[in-house]
Amino acid sequence: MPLSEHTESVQDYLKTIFDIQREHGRVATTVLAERLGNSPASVTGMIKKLAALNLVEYEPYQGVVLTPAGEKIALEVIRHHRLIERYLAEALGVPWDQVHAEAEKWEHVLSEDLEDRIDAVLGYPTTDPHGAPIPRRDGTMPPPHTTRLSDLQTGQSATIAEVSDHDPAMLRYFAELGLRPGVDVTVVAVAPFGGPLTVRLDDVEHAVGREVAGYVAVCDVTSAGEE
Amino acid sequence: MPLSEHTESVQDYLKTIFDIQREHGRVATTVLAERLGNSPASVTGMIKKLAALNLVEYEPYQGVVLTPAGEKIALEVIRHHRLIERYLAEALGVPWDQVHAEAEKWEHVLSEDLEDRIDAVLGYPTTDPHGAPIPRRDGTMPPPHTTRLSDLQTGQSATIAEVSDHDPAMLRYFAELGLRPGVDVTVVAVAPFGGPLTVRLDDVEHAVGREVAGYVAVCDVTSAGEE
DNA sequence: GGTATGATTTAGGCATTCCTAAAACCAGCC
DNA sequence: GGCTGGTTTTAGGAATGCCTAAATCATACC
Repeated sequence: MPLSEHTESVQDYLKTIFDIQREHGRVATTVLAERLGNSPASVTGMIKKLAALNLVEYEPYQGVVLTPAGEKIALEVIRHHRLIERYLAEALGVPWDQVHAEAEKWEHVLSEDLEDRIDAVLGYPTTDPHGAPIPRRDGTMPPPHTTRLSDLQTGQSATIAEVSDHDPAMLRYFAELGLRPGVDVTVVAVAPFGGPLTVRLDDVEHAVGREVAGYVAVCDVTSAGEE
Repeated sequence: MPLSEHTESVQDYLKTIFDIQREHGRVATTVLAERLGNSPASVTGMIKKLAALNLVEYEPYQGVVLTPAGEKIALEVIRHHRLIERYLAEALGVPWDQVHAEAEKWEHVLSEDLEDRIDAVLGYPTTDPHGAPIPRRDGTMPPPHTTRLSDLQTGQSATIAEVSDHDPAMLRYFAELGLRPGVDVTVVAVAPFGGPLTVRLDDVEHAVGREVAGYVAVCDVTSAGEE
């Protein structure tokens, strides 16, 4: 059953379930409700519909997991979303921290034909502007980065691979700091008790809240520092 | 009240009413229903909603006319539609006769910001790929062309200014014939009793049904021929 | 002037997707 | 092992926008 057979609502649910599943495993009703901005009661209702369509496995009171069919559609939606983000940033110059909201609307109206054209114009990119991988046409996607900025020890250096685009305010904050994919950082100090990290970016030091830093995925740890 | 405050359905109704109004003046329920692909009963219902929003003037059994507020929104939607058509054709290479269907979906998700970016990338174009004028940002639009191909006499030459994009099959036919904006045509023969016109296009002669030709808007009549 | 015919509106329903309020469930704690 | 607090589901309802079938209207013709 192709993507376009499903309502925007269904597409949004599947996309969001996929995202949460990557972080938490099984997806609880409340978490899904909060992420979607709907009431838990509404989410229960829609979940039942998704289960009837064989897009999720649903055990009452136990949350949901995507079926292979559901995952396939989720990946198609995410591919649309990330390709469009990339396109908006690269071809139309939309600021890095604003593409997400725009893509949220466009992802639902992208035809296969246009998807291919955009993909080709961009030269078949593999990541979106936030560094998140773009699912491939065959429905596969590289595994997510697991090291977070907040996992680093004092003295360690790394290259930012990806920043979270869930929270628009956070995204603006990252943009101001210059914390974006490809940028090198060094951890200068780590406060105890979950306090802030001090990181060096372009020879300027910034204190970053540990919770905020936890949103930043990092790969390619460059130097081990004092470890 | 900005465009985005209205549902896609409302936007489609207003756009379509505007189009029909240009041809027929007051818009009858049945005509609107047919163009939208809805039942007349549904259209009556929506019309009442539009009237309650002060977007149309509605007299039961007498059809509708757009109010200034309704016309403003219609022009914004049409501007979106035609800018996107142009963009798809020029920037993404979507074939000339396929942009309409694609734009039909995209027109509803275009933000003001992106509208401006696309407008600038294209160099502020004044017509869409079918030759139809793009409404200006201030809500004005050049008057439509009134001369039709079927109005020409034998021997007259003219430059195609615009072709209708209402009917996809017609559009494909025009594309095959090479009958597109900017192309010069000469009428070689006019059959009596509403029969076909024979027109010369690039030294090739084509017989075109009179009704079909009536869909082609023409401007700049070049030579008067035997007239 | 009555009447047929087509256009239009009303009446009654259906599907989607959301909501609030109330009931049911589950788990951890005394 | 019962209680309690948070989670989840059920119940009942609202808005949108579409439908068919049945009534009503407008008009053109005899």
